[in-house]
Amino acid sequence: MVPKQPGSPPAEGKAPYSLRHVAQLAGVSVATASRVMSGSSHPVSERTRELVLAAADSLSFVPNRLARALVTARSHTVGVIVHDISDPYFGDIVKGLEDRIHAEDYQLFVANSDRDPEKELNYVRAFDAHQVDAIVFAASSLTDPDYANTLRKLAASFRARGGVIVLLSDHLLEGPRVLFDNRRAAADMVGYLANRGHRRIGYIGGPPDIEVSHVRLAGFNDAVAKFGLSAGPEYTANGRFTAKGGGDAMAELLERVDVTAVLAANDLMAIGATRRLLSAGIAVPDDISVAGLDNIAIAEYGPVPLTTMQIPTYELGQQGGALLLAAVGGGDPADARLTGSIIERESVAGIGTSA
Amino acid sequence: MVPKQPGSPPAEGKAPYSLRHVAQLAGVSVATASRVMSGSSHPVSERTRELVLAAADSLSFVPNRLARALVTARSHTVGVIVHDISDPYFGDIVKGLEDRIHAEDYQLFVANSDRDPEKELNYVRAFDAHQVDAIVFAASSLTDPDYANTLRKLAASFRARGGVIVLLSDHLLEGPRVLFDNRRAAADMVGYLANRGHRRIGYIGGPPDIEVSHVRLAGFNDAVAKFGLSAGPEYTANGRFTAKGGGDAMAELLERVDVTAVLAANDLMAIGATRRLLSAGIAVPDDISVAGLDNIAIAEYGPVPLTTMQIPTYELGQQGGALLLAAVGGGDPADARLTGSIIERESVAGIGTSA
DNA sequence: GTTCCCATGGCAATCGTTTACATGGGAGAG
DNA sequence: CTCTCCCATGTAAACGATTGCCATGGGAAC
Repeated sequence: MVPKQPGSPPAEGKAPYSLRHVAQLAGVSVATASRVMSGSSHPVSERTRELVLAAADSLSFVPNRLARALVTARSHTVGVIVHDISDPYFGDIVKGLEDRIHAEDYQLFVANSDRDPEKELNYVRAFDAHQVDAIVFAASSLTDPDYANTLRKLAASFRARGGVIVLLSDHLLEGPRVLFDNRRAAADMVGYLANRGHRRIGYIGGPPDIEVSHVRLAGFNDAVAKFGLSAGPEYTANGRFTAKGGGDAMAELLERVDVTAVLAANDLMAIGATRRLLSAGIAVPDDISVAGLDNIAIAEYGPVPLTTMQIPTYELGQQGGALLLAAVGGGDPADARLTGSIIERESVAGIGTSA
Repeated sequence: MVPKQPGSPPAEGKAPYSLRHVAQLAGVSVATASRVMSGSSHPVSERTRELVLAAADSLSFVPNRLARALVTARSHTVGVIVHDISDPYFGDIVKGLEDRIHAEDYQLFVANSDRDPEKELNYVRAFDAHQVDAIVFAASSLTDPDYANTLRKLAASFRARGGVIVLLSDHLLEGPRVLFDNRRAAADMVGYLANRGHRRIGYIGGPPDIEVSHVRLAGFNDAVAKFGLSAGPEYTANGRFTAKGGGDAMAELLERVDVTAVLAANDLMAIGATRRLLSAGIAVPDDISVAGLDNIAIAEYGPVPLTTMQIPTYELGQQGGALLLAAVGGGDPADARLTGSIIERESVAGIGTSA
C-alpha cells in the first residue's frame, strides 16, 4: 500500500477528500475537524467551527459513514426483509418504514425473500455482516423447522452485537412488534353491515390452510355472536384467494342460504363474488351487499366500487420504524396494534333505513 | 477508549468476534485468517485453511463488511432512488434490480424521493456518505434548475470516488442506461390493431406537458404513417391521466370521428374510455376495440379485461443491475433498450377476419 | 553438504473516523 | 501577582479488516 501524501490531490477510487484534508485546509487537527463535522458535544470555539465548516464546504467534503460506523458501532442502517417488494402490500410497508427512519438519518436496505427460507437466512447474515442497527421482518416467519433453529441462532448473535429486531407480523422470534388485528378487522366490517340493518350475512373465506383465513373467520364469528345475527355453518363457504374462488364460493352460498350481505375474506374474492351476483341478475348492492377486506388498488375499479377495509400498511411500516428507533436508542418500546378503517364505496346498501 | 484484551469475551454492543479471535483460536496470524476468510489469492496451505475455517465456524464468525469496505474502497452496496416504492411500477424495478445484484452479493439501499428535488439530492449525498458503489436512478430527473446543477456536481464528485451511476429512464445525467422504448410501444400497439384490420384508429393522449404523452403520441403517428391509416388531428383527443380523463376524451373523439379502435396513452384512461363506451351503449370490443398501455394490475379487472402492453419493469431493474455490475467491475457497458410485450385480453376484436 | 528458491506465514501500515486523555493558555479569584 | 480552573485544541489509540513486503524454512538441484 503506497503511503499517501497528506494534502495530495485525491486519487481515483478513493474518497475524494477526508477529514485530514479538511483539517489541513482549516489549519486545525483532525480531531477538531471531526468534532465540528460530527456535531460532537466537545466544545469548539465559534471561530474554529466556522473555519472548519468553510474548509469542508469548499472541498465538498462528504464524511465517510462507514468509518464512523466502525468506531461508533452504529451504522445508521436498517435492513427490512419482505416476501416480495413488487407487492404493494409490502411496498407500502417499506415506504412507511423508510419515511420514518429517514427522518432520523437512517438508510434502508431492502431484501426479497421470495418466501425461500434459505434466502431469508442469507439476508439476515448479510445484514449482520453489513452491521445494520436493526432488522425488520415485514412478513410472518416461514414454517421450515431447520430455518427456525438457524434463524434463532442468527438472531441471538445479532442481538449480542446490539442489534434490534422488529416484527411486523406473527413471527417465531421475539421482539417489539406491530401487528394488524385481522380478527378485529373482520369483526368490525360485520359490525358495519349489522349497523346498516343486515341480519343474514354470509362469509366467503379463503383456503383453510392459510392462517389469515382462520383469523378473519374468527372475527366474523365474533361479530355474528355479538350482534346476534343468523348463524350456522351454512353461512360460510370457502374458496381460493382469487376472483374465481370468490365467485364459486358465492354461487355455493346462494344455493344454501338467503343472505342480504356477504363479507369476503379479501377484495379479490369480493370482486369475484360481485361478478357472479351481477351475472346471475342479482343487483349489488340493491339485492345483496358485498364487502371486502384489504382495499387493494383494484377495489375501486371493479364491477361495483367495493366497500372494504383499508389495512394500514403504511402505518405498519411507520410504527415499525418508530419502535426500531426507540429500541436502538436503548428503550424497550411496547408492542403496537393497528386496526383498519372502512372505505365506503358503493357495494353496500342499508336495509330498512334511508342509508 | 479502554484497550481490549485480545481473547476476552465479546462485549455488548461490539462485534461478537473479530478476525483476531478467529486467528487466535486457529493459532495463526490475523493476516492469514483474513486471507482464508476473504478468499485472497495469496497462497495458504490446505491444513491452515481448514484450521481457520473450523475456528471461524465454531465462533460463528461474521466478517465486518464495513471494515473491509474501508480498506478495499468497495462497499458492495448499491442505492436506488425511486419516486414511490409503494407504486408497483417501481416495486417491480427494484425487485429486478435487487435480484440481479444480490446474486453478486451486493446489498440494496432504497430511497423514496416523493418527486421532491431536495429530498432526492439528500439521498444522493447520503448514499455517497455510505460509500455505495453505485446509484441507480429509476425515474426521470426532475425539472427544477437548481436541482439539476447540484445534482451534476454531486454526481461528478461521486464518480471521482469511483462511483457508478445508472439511469433507468430519461435523465439529465450521463451514464449507462436502460430505457423502455415508449415510442415503439405505442407504435407496436397500433401495429397490432392495424394487423387485425383496423384502419380508423383514435388516440387518447395524456396531458401535453408530460414527456411520456408526447413520446407515445409520436409512436402512434409513426404507426399511422407506416400502415397508411386514416390520419388527422381529429383522431386524437387529450385528457388527464385518469379514468375520468380517458372517458371525457373518448366522448370528445366520438363526436368527431368514426373509429373502429382506440389506443389510450395508459390503462387508466383506457378503462375510463371503455366505461364511457359501454354506458353509451357501444359494445367493447364488438363495436369499438380499446387498447391500453402499461398493463397495470387493474387492467385485468376493469369493465372489459383490457388488451394492453406490458412494460418490462422487472427486466428494466434486472438489466440495470447487470449494467451496474459491469461498470463497477471496470467495464463500459452499452446502453440497453427494452420493448414491451402485448397482453391479449378481451377488449380488442378483429375486423373482417375471424380473429 | 551447500546453495538457492519458492511456498507459506507474519509484521505492520493503512482505510477515515471518533474519542479518551494530555496540554496549554487565559480569565477570574484571592 | 499568583494560583486555580476550565475551555479549546492536539496527540494518539482504537474500530476490524486487507495487503505490501519481508522472514522463514524445507526441499530440490548441484
